[in-house]
Amino acid sequence: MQTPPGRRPGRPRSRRADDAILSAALDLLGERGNIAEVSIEAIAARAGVGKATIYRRWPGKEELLVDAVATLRPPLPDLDEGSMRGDLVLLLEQVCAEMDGKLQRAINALLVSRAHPEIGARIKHAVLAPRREALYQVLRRGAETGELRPGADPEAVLNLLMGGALLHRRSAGGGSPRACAELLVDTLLAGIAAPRPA
Amino acid sequence: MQTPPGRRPGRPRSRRADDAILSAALDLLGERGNIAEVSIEAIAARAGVGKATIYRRWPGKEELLVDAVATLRPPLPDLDEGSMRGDLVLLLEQVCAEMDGKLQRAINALLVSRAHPEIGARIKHAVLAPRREALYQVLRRGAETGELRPGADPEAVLNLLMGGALLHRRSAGGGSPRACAELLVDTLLAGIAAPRPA
Amino acid sequence: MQTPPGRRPGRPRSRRADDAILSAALDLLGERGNIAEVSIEAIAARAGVGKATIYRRWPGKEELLVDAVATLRPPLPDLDEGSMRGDLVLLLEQVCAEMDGKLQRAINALLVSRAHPEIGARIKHAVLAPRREALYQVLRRGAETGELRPGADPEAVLNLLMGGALLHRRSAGGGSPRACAELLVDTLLAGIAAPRPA
Amino acid sequence: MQTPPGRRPGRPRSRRADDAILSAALDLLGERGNIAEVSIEAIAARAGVGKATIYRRWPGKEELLVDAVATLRPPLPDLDEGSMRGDLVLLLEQVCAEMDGKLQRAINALLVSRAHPEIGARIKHAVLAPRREALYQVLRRGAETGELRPGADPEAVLNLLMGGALLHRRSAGGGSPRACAELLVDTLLAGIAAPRPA
DNA sequence: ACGTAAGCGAGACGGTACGTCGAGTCTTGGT
DNA sequence: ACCAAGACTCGACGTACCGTCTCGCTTACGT
Repeated sequence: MQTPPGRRPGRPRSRRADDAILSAALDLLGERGNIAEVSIEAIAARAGVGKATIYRRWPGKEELLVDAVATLRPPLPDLDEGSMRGDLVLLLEQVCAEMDGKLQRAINALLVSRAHPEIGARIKHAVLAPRREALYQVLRRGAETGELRPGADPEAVLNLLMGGALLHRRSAGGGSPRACAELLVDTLLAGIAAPRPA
Repeated sequence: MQTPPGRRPGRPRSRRADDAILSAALDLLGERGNIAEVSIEAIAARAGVGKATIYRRWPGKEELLVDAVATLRPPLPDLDEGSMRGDLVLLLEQVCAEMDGKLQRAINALLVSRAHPEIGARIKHAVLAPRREALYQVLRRGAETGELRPGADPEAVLNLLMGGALLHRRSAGGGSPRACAELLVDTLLAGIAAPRPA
Repeated sequence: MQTPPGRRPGRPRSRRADDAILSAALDLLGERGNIAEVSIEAIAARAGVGKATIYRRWPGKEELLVDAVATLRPPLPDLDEGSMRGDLVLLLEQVCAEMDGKLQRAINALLVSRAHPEIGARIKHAVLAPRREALYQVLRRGAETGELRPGADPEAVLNLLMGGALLHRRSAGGGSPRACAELLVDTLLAGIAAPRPA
Repeated sequence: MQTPPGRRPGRPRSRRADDAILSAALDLLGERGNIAEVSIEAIAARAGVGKATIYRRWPGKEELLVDAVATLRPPLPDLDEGSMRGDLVLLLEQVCAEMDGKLQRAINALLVSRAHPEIGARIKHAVLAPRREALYQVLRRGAETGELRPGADPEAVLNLLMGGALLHRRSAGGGSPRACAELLVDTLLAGIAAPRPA
């Protein structure tokens, strides 16, 4: 959103309009599930707002939707299960669960659908980043407690897990989020190299 | 594409039109990089073809683009490097490399941006499937040679690797595709659990 | 209207659309009476036509309205009353009568309201010209029969009469069109110079 | 303009704003030449004034423009040439000359383009009336001096002359204003009826 | 001198219409 | 039955103004 810096002359922008627009956008994104089928006109109508009021704040549809999605920030689960594995499973389970549902599909679409690459970055920052950060914490704690193998690159681990969740949830189809998460975490924990015959 | 079943009366459809349409579609997808900015009208114009000729073959823009993308099928690298690790790195390196470039970004967009879920499935089948299959072969061979730990679920391994590549390439930014692939493969091979103090 | 010259490839323009648009435009012009309150959108809606179909034919609202008005061409009264004065009165009476009524006010507005001067010219040609021509005929016949003073410039006479009708009808307000026409014609016939004391 | 009646509490309205608004309005009317292309926003911007300051004074665009035009009141030529014909020609010449120029065309547009008939009346009163009054004076003096034929209706004469000028200047195109005025005046003076063969 | 009430520039507000673009369909004459 | 061309209806786009409504700030009067 284009936030005017500091106090400016003229009537200030309406907070109520902000809220109405963002929540109308989310409503419609959830209903239609497809970014292309959510029109600015529909958002304006549902928010009870003129189109100009939207264009005064955002340059286009995508930017608006990104901001709308960013307001979601679903709460992360409470961690501290005692073990690194437990926490990893818990987080990944939520990521898997979030893959279902229309709104989430729309968000995924926003993640990659961009001409202007900065948009993907913004939503990544707003939505993905908190999850990555939580995973990162867990890994760091695992390193402290000795549960994480020294030498494992946390960044790589993180991406393997989240990317794995992203794809596995789609390709392997059914199954509970829990089972999916456990399979991925355990596979990664154990590694896939055959143990050297000692 | 809607292929007319069997022989039919009247003038047969022009193969030249097929080709012109598909390659015009790919051109534009590469130029614009964004599915929303590629219009059927532009495709028809560039292909020197009437719009009806397109709609006679495909029901809509997305289906056409999916088919166009499916014609790409970039060749997979020759494998058989002698070791499972070598082959995995080789394949993943190519996946990483393909993440760059406008066309590929557009393809990625197509992968998730869908209202109608079947489209995602089709393109997945056409583009992703060959890579998955190749990875799958490598894993199977690894199982035979004993390089792959027994008990590792190939499906999970596959998704961890490809998903990891997808995300790591974006989040970790720079670096050669080769280095990226090696890091991911080695991390997964070794696992992340600290070795039990035997 | 932008008439495509000769036969052209592609689907020809719909005559039904032409008619629907023009008559919808006239309807609305009559109802609203003010060019500014007739919107292209309303015309398109009433004609059951897309906006693009209008813009394909006319560059803007004014041009469309001009063409619409031009289709009116209300029939001129039958003349040949036997005398030049009678015919002049008859014609001027109709001009006076036409000054009343919403549609006519709208037409008058079009006559002068132009940024692009060609528009005024077009409507003048389409609507005013026939009346001028009829008056001109009467004057010419008057010259032949000797009823018109030799040396009177027909062009000047014509403008005096029609302009007089235009203004008198407005300024002098009430009165029947007939009376108005007779007053003007008789005043002009007799002249306003005092007769020279022979 | 809506003048607040009598003294009122609070800050009095700014005279400078009045002036700035009216002159900005005239500027733009002259530049654009078309009432529809002069926007209140543009007037406010050019006058360095808030829109509310305009709407506090006038109910709408048309009323403002009418008032703006009314401030013009171009000076009438000095008369008393000695003869009625001379004075008529002098006045009509000015009317003809005023027909040229963008501003004048815009004013003419205002004269007839009205939904609300009172607007036309107001501008008529402000701009046309002085000219009509001057003509009227000349005719009255002509009646006294015997130059004007007794029985000629001054109202009709007036409208014939001014309306004639209005139309003739447009239809007959070129020529000096002087020549145009003389032709019309002389035609009307002499009448158009053939002299009765005494 | 000071409060109060209206005016001020600025600009956001809900709307309406603009003129353009593209979607997917239909209609020509010609292959 | 196909083809290129292009018109068709429809709906969204992003812009421009409309007339109204806050904002924080003068500016003049009446106390």
